[in-house]
Amino acid sequence: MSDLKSNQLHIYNSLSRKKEKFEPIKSPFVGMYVCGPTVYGDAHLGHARPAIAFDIVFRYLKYLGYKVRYVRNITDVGHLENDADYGEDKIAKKAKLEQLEPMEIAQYFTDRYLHDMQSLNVLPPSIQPHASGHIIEQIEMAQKIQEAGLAYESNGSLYFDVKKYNQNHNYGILSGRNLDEVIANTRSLDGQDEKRDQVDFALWKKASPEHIMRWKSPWSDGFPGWHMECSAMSTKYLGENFDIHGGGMDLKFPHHESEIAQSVAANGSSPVKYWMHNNMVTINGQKMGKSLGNFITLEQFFTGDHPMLEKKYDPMTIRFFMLQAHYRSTLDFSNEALQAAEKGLNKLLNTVRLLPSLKSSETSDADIKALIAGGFEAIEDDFNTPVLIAQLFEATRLVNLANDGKMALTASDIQNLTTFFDDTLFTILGLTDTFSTSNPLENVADGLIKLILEMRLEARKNKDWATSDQLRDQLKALGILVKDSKEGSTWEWDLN
RNA sequence: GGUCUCUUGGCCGAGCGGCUAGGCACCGGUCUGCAAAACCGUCCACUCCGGUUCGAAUCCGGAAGAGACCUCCA
Repeated sequence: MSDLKSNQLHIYNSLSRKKEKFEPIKSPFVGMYVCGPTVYGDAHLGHARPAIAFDIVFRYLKYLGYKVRYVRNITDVGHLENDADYGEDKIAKKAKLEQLEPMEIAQYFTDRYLHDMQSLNVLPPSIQPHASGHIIEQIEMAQKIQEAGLAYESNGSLYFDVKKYNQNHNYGILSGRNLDEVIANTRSLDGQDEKRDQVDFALWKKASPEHIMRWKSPWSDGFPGWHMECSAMSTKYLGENFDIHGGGMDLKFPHHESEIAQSVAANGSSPVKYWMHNNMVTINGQKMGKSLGNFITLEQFFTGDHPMLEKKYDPMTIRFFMLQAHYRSTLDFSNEALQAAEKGLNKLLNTVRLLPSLKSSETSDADIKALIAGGFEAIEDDFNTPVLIAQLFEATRLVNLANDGKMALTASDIQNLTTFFDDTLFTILGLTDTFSTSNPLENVADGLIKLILEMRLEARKNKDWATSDQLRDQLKALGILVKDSKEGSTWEWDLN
């Protein structure tokens, strides 16, 4: 029946804190949920991390032949802000500031987010549900929790009774926390006296009079609590038990911990088989984050318009940069590292362009099959993309040696390498050769520049170095880098 | 303060008991009218102090430094 490729995929499960063999609950189907963005600002480098990390998971599972339903939410409601004006959610706050409808802002930033993701060649999820479109489901789930006796109403708000839940279950199973310690260390916040205990969290929150985002519910006119949307929407689209739930490490507690508690309370079972968490992007060793104000938006990377950026970076450079580190390690941003990634990716793409014209030999000096196997072993070992990439660089070295006549590769070696690059670099890692993307203007530019290069070649044949160098220098000034080799001259963009 | 994690060469970053990770930079070479580009090659490590072991970057203990979470956060 199924066309699954045989595989030994192992995933690090945050819940068990070890690598486990991946076995879907109902093969060949796989359900995956990933926490998406809160759309009240532009996406920054940190947002690209989970998007790309789980894009790899999505791509690889599909490559293996699984039928994957990938759900990534858009948070456009809720998320209390913890300052003087508590009770007002982030989107409402920004809306008032700029005199716009809350949904107008959410729509604006949603569009921009999706555009950035497309630039990064992140595949669109199967379903992209909005929290605001699932208020009913969230109310229903909160009601189930209330009926189960694990929530209480207080002044129009509904709270999850963590201590009571903890009597028969383990609140802390994911984050490794001990409830008593959490209680001892939870800061007391203003305006939370409606809660029986500091650790309790809102399932539904009554809206204050000035709060503009509000919906009717059995408890009050208000809005759902922070963690409800993911529980409600994952249950709706993936069922009470599904395979993978992903998100940033910073969401482990309390967000994901509370999601587990909500599902157990409402449905009676832990919702997720494999919990996956990506690590943070750091800048000068510190987490890049909205609240720290040390973030660089993706658009700024693409345009180079930020004081910390030495130049602009292609989205594929950003993507490759991310994939050169394992998703569970922190990744430190620097111009130097980004430029290293840019050159490295170009090197790999050059090899791909070289492969079709590579001459084959009768014998082989290299064990290509072992090289390829090494690459796949890496990706199956909890998506170790940096090691996979190292194998691609090794392949690149061999191809270049063969191209220089210093290494013999058989026709079958070359075919296997071509398939390897195709499957891994493009299909699984999702990189693209931006220089070969067909864009009408780009094609015209290419034609014009080649024309000029022909004129230059003519000048060089006549040893008219003055004209030759003048053409090269003037192209350079226009951001066009001329690259001479014995086969002839080629060019590439060298903007900035 | 509590819980947890990390510390690898000039920079980024794998590895997690023995086997060159890899990329970028540097340096050397090939190519070239020159230069650039491209390619090949070399060099540079495992925070510190103890311990376990035939053998430790990798395991154990201690020290120092850094970070994450505990509050919305990818």
